[in-house]
Amino acid sequence: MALSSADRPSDQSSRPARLLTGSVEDELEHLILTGALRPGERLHEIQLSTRFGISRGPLREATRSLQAKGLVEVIPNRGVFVRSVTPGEALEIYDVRAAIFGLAGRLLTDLVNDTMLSRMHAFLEDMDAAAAKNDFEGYYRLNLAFHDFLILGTRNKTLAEEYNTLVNKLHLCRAQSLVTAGGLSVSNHEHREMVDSVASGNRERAQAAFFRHVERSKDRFRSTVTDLA
Amino acid sequence: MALSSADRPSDQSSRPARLLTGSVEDELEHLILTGALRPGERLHEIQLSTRFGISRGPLREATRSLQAKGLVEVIPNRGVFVRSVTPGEALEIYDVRAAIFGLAGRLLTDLVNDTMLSRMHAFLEDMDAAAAKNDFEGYYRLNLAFHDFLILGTRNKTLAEEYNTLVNKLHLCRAQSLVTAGGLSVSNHEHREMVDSVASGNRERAQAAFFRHVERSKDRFRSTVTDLA
DNA sequence: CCGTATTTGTCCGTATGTATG
DNA sequence: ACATACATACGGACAAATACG
Repeated sequence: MALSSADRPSDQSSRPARLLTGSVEDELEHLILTGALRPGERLHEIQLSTRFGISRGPLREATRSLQAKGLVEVIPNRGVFVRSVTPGEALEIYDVRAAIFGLAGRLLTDLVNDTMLSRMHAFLEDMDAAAAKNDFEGYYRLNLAFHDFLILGTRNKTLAEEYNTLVNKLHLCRAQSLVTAGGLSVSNHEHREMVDSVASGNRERAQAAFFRHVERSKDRFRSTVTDLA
Repeated sequence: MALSSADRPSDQSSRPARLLTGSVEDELEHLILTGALRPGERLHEIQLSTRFGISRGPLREATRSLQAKGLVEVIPNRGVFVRSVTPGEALEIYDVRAAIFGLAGRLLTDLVNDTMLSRMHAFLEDMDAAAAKNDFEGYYRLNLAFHDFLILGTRNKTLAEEYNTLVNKLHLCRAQSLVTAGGLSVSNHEHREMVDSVASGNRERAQAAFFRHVERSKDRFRSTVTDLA
């Protein structure tokens, strides 16, 4: 039985045509990342399947996919649980994230133009304004948008995907919530250093600046963790 | 019906107890990475389920997991296909791999001891010997083992996992096969530079050396690709 | 330690929609 | 337009492992 007839997936005619599995997976991922499903909590098969109005098949496929993404943990004959990231793992993740973010700075330096630079400066000013008004909420959103802009600017989809995966995993660390609040104008000084490095056209300098930015986040995280311990 | 009763997955009593899904997934992954299933080739549901002697359920779960790992591509209502990595994507992956490998060098510098350094030197000598005898096969295996040793030496599981994922994806690029053959004693000079950097205790230098090593592989890959185009 | 209930893992049959020739 | 093949999803079923009293 030759399985040869090498059909090649034709890229054209790309209609969305979402699969149930994918929809449920997105839904679960959203529940996990927003904290509606907390780390360690169980994903009850029949409970969830009835809640979503689907059968167990697609649900199991979705959870297996989430397992591969590192968002849940499957224990044979026990069930599926939201993965909980220990502080130690979080430190590991911070390092990998720093390396990838450093690469982003390096790649950006070679791609950046005046339009992007002015947008980056606009981000800096907006964040300064938010910090001056002690607008934590606004600063948080601007900070996220700024980082997304930088990551997207590299035009490297692999990098963006990997970076998002790591950031998501960090959300699964309970102690993490404390860190995101801290920083503010402290980290905006680092942001300015990053932008200046990119503008200077010096690849290595930009890479180091981006790398250090995440490492400092890691240090802030570590200090809060060790304080608790 | 409160879903509160927060069962926490107890870490103890960790028996293997493989699930069918996991076994099939490993089997398929092996078939893909060894080239038995080539990029673009289709994974026929009923065909594979009968071949493995299982039902379609676990098989579908396995393929969704492989999709999340980036090894296969699922096209709704069409089927599952082995993902084919374009040369452009391969270049992206090389950059991310370089960043992560650079981090490995940095982390190794802070962890390395005399035992590890002597093992690294042993690797260098063995690879020199293999290169002198034009023993491509032996050099290839030693090279893999050397890189594994370095990655494992960082004691960072997130890094190791991410690195392996990227290397696996590179195998899905057809043009890639040409590159792995090239190098030999050329790259062993780079290896020596890496080990020396780690031994020097200079984090930044080691990180840069490890980063450059992968970037040079990328350059070799790019030149072979552009030659074909 | 035992017996029962619950849940997972797996299989099967089947209906429906979609792609392909 | 038709027929075939196939992926998708559903529902039922049962064994095995686990959890609980």
